[in-house]
Amino acid sequence: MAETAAPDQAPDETDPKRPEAPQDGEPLWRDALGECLRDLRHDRGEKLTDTAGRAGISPQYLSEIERGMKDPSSEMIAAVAGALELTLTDLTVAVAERLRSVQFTASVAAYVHRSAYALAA
Amino acid sequence: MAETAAPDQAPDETDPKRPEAPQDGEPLWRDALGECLRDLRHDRGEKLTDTAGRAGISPQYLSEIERGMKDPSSEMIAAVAGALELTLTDLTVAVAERLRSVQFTASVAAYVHRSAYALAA
DNA sequence: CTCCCGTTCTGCTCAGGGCGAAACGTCCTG
DNA sequence: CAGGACGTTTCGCCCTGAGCAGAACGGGAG
Repeated sequence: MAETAAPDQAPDETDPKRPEAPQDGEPLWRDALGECLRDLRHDRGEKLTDTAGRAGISPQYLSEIERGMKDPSSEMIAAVAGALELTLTDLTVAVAERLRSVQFTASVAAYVHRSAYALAA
Repeated sequence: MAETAAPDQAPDETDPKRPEAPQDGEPLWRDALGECLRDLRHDRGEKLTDTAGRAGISPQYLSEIERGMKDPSSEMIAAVAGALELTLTDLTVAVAERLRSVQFTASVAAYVHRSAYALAA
């Protein structure tokens, strides 16, 4: 994937070395996906190496996916989902729900932050 | 994206020339995403070239994304979502909902098909 | 200490992302 | 009818980054 034509509307979260913390606004797809996959794996009490093995990918690569450092192909997404005994639908729904709750949490945090600022002023 | 390590669990929908029709089971992420993006764009009554222009990508590429022929990078996904005045959350939710309804439709179709088979027998 | 796990680093190959040019299909107008 | 405009798809290409293997590192537990 070439980043030659970096779109202007893209958030400034293009540094793959940075943690996937949602900054002002939205994370990138790979961040959201990766976090969700890691949570789902943890929910199953599974080791990264086991899941990677079942998905047919390298542990290093699964680690990178989970940390939002790579944009996996659709086939890879399907493989990892399959290794977690999920369908793409399950996975997408889980990502969507996480994004929703993160959004809500961010809204609350922003509100609290504004209140604190008002009190300080 | 190398497909050197083609995972065994991947569906056989690796031929990018094929339409994104969900076959037995789940579509790939890029198919689901593309369909959803095209629907969202149509819902807004927008032309492909306008959306592509606002997203800062070529019209040809947006066409390919919509037809599930490419796995766009996270930044591209964000750019197209932005051009449609959506957040990643909005988009992921929309994809998830579409996947759910397709799954439901597929289940109904399978049930009807089984009933028809029982009647024929 | 060893063992296990997860992560990072390094270096590598080559597939495909993303593009520009060209082609195609559809619709409208003279 | 031909020609033009518009939207979309196809084709060919460059070069970036996906995905890998091997090695090393850091942390925790026994």
